[in-house]
Amino acid sequence: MTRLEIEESTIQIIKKALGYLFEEALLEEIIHVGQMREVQLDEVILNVGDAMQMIPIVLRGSVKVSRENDAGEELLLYYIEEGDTCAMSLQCCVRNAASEIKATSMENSILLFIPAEMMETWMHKYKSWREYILQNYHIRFTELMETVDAIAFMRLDERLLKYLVDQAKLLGNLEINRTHQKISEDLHSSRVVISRLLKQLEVKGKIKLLRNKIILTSI
DNA sequence: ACATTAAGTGATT
DNA sequence: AATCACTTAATGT
Repeated sequence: MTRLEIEESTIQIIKKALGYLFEEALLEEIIHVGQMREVQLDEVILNVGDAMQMIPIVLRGSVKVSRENDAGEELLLYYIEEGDTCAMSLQCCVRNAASEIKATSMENSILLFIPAEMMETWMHKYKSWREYILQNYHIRFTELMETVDAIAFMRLDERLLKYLVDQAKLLGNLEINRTHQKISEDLHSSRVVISRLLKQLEVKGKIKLLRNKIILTSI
């Protein structure tokens, strides 16, 4: 591929993911100023405490956002899908503060980084950008509420099943390639407990267990 | 064949 | 529901 062709495909990817969201002039600016980056499965994109200078937009794939304490223990907050952004980090961006969250890719994905200073400018300049940011705020907030509800009101076995179903929907695959250890980390539980609950779900016929893999019988 | 890592299990708190 | 301590099973070298 020549340089020009690569540039061409970059534009295609951006237009495909964001084209229906923004007007032409804004798209031009996005293409001009955005930095595209490919990330591998399970790559940590952003850590707690990292300086936020860029807003990431997911062009392809999906990203998991989690909270992490000093001991390195995690808790899954929500996912970001194609065309979406992590609105929570926008605040950090504007004030140039440190990140409160950790972001990890769920699959091989393509991200677009927008420099923080464009935020303000575009907020004033483009209605579509304002609406996009506001809408993303709302989506993230709603999902966060759902997570809070799950933690507060659901038993761990229900939460686990929800986790598996959510994951299957997100990745469009009934097979989940994840170890019990990793799942327990996402749900902030312990491996032994998750293994036992998964075993119960298998007995009930909801899932099938293999090494490094869980297969949902239905969604 | 051996080491490593994932998953299963009984007992205890 | 968590933790310990141990076993068993799968996989890589």
